[in-house]
Amino acid sequence: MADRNAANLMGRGESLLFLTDDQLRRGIEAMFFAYRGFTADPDRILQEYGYGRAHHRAIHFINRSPGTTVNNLLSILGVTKQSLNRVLRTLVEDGLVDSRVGTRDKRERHLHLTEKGAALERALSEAQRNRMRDAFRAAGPEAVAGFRAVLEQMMDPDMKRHYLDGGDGPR
Amino acid sequence: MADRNAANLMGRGESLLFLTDDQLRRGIEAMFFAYRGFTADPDRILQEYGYGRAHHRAIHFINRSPGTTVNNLLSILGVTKQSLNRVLRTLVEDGLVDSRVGTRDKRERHLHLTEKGAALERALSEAQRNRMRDAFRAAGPEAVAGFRAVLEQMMDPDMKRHYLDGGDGPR
DNA sequence: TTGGAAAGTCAACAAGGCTGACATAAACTG
DNA sequence: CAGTTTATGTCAGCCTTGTTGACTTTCCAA
Repeated sequence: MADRNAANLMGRGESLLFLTDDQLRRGIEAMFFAYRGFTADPDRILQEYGYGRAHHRAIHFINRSPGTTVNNLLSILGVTKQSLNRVLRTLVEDGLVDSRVGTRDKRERHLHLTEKGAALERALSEAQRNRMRDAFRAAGPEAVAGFRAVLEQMMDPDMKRHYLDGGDGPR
Repeated sequence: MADRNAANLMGRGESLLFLTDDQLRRGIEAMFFAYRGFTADPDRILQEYGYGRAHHRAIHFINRSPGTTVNNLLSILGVTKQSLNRVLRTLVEDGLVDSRVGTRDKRERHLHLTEKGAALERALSEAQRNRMRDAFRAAGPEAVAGFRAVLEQMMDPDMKRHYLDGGDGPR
């Protein structure tokens, strides 16, 4: 076990990083297992409503950016419009999402959560926040900073842009 | 924006943690976007072979624990045995995985990668390790420690056990 | 020795990805 | 104004990967 791996230089200037394949494998599995935990609570709630993760993602980003357009959502979610449309259609039919024709550009549809949609969003995000909060507290503030730094580096540049855009100002 | 959230106490003893809903939302989106980056490279390779993520997961954990049984794999992957079986069947048919009837217990199948399977595993994990390595280096060693600490806290206890089991001894 | 539990397989269904083709309306451009 | 591009929606069909139910083989314990 524990195969050594040469060719490891360069920290962010502060130190050299010797990363064995085994250490990297641990990181890979950490992502896998943690992501499962991360989605477990919302998944349980969604199941009660007969929705899936795709619905959760749509609801999340509509809530984050009320009035967003279908096209914008597409670029964030990285799925096809047919795929997104199916999800969006059921959410509109079920009265969780309101789709309003644009005023400036009437081709666009601006998406908002209804009160019912906002209620589900709160239930979902509360569950997810609770787990995130517990993890953050248990790990401590420095760990949280490291967590964010590594995840940010792991994103594709395009997605990183969406991530950074979502914040309240810089940082 | 930036809604305050009371009821935030307790670091790991070192400090108080005030976590707003907005900070937690940022963490949630970090997980979402980073996981996409994390799977992007293997997904591209898998597509060339006509496989999906489910195949990758099976290959990964068979490689990690050669000779593992179907049942053990099931408890790690958290899917139904029927679902896993379909993936496993194609991998065996395609000559990537070898399924040997157990000697002690003939009900069990012990799973190994063939040379062909090991080759695909190397291609997949190399791509994933490269991204992880780059992210780790860019973020620095302290960030890596924090990353691991938070992810470990985010896992369900059962999955955490599998995660810890996978290491070379404790830690 | 026999009945239940456990491991694995086969069949059928559903969610949610995907591609391709096409329709409509609005906006833009020469 | 004619023609093109853009934004969105829809239909049809395919694939992966999850699900449940029914079944076989093997093991073990009463």
